[in-house]
Amino acid sequence: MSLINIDRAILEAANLPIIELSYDRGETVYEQGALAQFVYAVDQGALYRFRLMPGERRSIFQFLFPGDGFGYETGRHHRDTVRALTNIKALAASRPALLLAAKSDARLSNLLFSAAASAALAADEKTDILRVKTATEQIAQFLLEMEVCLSKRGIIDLPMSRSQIADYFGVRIETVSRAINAFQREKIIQFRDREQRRIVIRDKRRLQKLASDASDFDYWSVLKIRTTANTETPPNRNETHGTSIRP
Amino acid sequence: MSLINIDRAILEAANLPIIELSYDRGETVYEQGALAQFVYAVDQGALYRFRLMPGERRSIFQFLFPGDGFGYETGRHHRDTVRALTNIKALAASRPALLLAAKSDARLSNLLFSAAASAALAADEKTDILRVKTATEQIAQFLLEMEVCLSKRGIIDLPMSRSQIADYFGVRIETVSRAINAFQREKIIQFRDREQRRIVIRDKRRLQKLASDASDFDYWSVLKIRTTANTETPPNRNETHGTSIRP
DNA sequence: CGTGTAGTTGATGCTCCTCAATTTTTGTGG
DNA sequence: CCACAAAAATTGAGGAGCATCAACTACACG
Repeated sequence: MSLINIDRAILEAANLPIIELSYDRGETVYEQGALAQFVYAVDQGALYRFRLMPGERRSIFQFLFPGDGFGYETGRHHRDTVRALTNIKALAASRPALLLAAKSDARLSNLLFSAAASAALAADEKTDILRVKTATEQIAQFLLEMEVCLSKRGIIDLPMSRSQIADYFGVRIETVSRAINAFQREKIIQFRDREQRRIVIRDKRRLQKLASDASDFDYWSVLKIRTTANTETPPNRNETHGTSIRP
Repeated sequence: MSLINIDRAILEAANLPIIELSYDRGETVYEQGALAQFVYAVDQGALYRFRLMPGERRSIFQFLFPGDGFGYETGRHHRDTVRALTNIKALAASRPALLLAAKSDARLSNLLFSAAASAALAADEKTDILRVKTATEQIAQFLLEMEVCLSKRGIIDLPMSRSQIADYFGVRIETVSRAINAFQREKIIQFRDREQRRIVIRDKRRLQKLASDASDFDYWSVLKIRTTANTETPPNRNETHGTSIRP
């Protein structure tokens, strides 16, 4: 799900000239501050949408895959940058022309309303994930979503770096690395061809469990033994302490 | 800003029967799972929108103030509960009737699109706050926002409990309490009439600074001394590629 | 005058960040 | 193709921020 998912169907319903675009890996589709002249839909490949913050920080709002729309703004300027993770193809239509068409076309503006409403609810859901999930839970869920988006014959070829995943969740790159490698040590996932971005999910059930609640998973350490010195009954949130172990 | 801000102007533009409603403090406007029959706009008072999660957990998505809209769903059922924090007045209109009117009225459906698009962008912004801000930064910003929403002659009368603020940010109630009392000890805010929910901001400049970056603020302890051994230049994170446009 | 709710405060430990070092992968020019 | 440098990823040690548990105060309400 995407921020205001203006997809191919909407662009065609608008009956506007559609431009087909290609970008190479690393190229920028638009930059924050630029005039918002077009709305886009991903046709092939993957992109990411981000913003640079004061202090060298980068916040990645979204990874974009085929079918996702992007670039719509309520104001006149883009407030984030979109850049290609792979070679991509995209469709574009003029934003002013789209809005003009919507003014007199109730069916089109209803499609736009519907897309925007879905986007608002999806973004609302995402706040809940960021609110309470631990880093490991988030990364487990991320891998499951990536499998849906881009798995081919069971193999996930991540187009993004660890650093980009980190900036997507607002955690550090080391945290992402440790979580993914802990999954691998636990044989929940596996790397293919010795490539760190080529992943196979081996135990989906367990990964799903981790995505919803990682409290019984020994995240970080392979060695550390948890002091099980405790406590009668934790009122909320059951915690099975003490299952560690791994060579 | 609110999740799909269907406000008085939109309801009037739809030219539908509008119901005026009153609820007392603690009453529920609608409950999660109920049929989504109406859309609402706050007229007076304050409410909160939340969801109960497995394991006794409560996630508060939003506090609602006059002008905010709520209750719109893309599906047929409400996915969260809305409850009054104070005695409130609200407006309501039939959801099916609104959608029916929008089907043939391009002006109305454009208003709806515009409201939903704003909501989507606002929710997107909020993810960034949850992504990287510390608890103290978030609470500082919260107090500043509450001042805008409901300050009268400089006095903020918070309608929500510490526990509700905690569930809004996904932190513990003790963390909220410690942050607010640290602000008070530092004479950044002040309680009035010995009431813990009646607050005056005494040093807005400092609070704004804390909201954007609390790294030079001594959160928890009044005693602890921080080792300010600082760092030259944080290593790189550049991916210079493509073109840059600038207005 | 107990009982319940809201809020505060302190001690302790887990999760994740920070800094630092190392290894692995990728890209470039001879 | 290999040599080399740059970037990406991993790993470890130590510390900051917040959760958790527990005890306590203040106030409202029967």
